[in-house]
Amino acid sequence: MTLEAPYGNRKTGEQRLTKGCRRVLAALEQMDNLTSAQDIHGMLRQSAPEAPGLTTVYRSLDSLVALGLVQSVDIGDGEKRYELVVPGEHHHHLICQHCRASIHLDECLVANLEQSIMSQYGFVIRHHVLEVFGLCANCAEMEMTTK
Amino acid sequence: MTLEAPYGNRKTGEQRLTKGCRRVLAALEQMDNLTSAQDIHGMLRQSAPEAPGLTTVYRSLDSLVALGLVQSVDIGDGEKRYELVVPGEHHHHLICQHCRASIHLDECLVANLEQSIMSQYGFVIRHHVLEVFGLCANCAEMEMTTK
DNA sequence: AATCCAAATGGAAATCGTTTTCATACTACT
DNA sequence: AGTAGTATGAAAACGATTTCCATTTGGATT
Repeated sequence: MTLEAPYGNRKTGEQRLTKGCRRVLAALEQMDNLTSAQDIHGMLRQSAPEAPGLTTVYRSLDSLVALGLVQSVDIGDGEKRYELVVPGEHHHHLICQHCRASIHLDECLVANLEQSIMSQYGFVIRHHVLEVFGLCANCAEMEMTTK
Repeated sequence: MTLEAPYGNRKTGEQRLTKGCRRVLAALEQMDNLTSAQDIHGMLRQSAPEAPGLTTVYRSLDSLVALGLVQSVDIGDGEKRYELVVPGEHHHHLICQHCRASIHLDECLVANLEQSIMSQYGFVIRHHVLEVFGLCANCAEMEMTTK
């Protein structure tokens, strides 16, 4: 008669998301762009003072990445960014250095090459990083006309 | 009759490498693998107590990267690595997560796609990051036989 | 409902690569 | 030699992330 256990059931091994994870996930659903842990924390705290602490945000992000619901993106400034992904998948970006917009690439360039890398080098790929930096169409045009 | 100015000549605009840059460059020539700033510093100091300080190593690396003689590589652990490159060129790696070896890829996968990315998204590429992580042939085999 | 255990949480302190600051040493040109 | 602009070094500052540790919470057991 009791509501089922929100963190999961130990007997069945059912494992649900912790409160922290759910809050972080909810925050990421609001964002349409790459977001840092500190941004997520700030955003959550702003809308609710009892929101998870920064430590919990970091821990939750780790869990969500491990679960394949979120991917972390390294844009080279020493601050990791996060975003939702289709569970278990990943994608890469074109990142505009002017307006910070990130465009998803719908195809992974490396996937095509896994086979040839494997056979050419005997290298077993576990994961890879690919990000492209430059100017998006808008900003590139602005740059042109401003000059 | 005097030797020409070792830092360069202001009139001609000739610009040579500073002592720090030369030392760092020499260190990089010794390495056959990706190296961190702190490693370079430690190595230089070990062989000569009057070697450049850490700050100078960082500054020299920045200069060398700007000059296109060195590239910095982000392997995702928060510590940048550096290596010599064919001046003005770049390359990517297969990085073994077990023995830390890095295998140079002789071809840049992104170069082929610049055109199509440009025309499909209007995105102007300035640079990109691509690193592949996994196990090199040796380590992959070891992993197999150990199990 | 009372209790116990494991997991989750929060805040403060610690880490650690890198950058800044600022005073000093060097170099090139006059 | 004199001066201005660089280069350099050590120490302090920075900032994202992790670690510590004490507390709370949730789930199972009685």
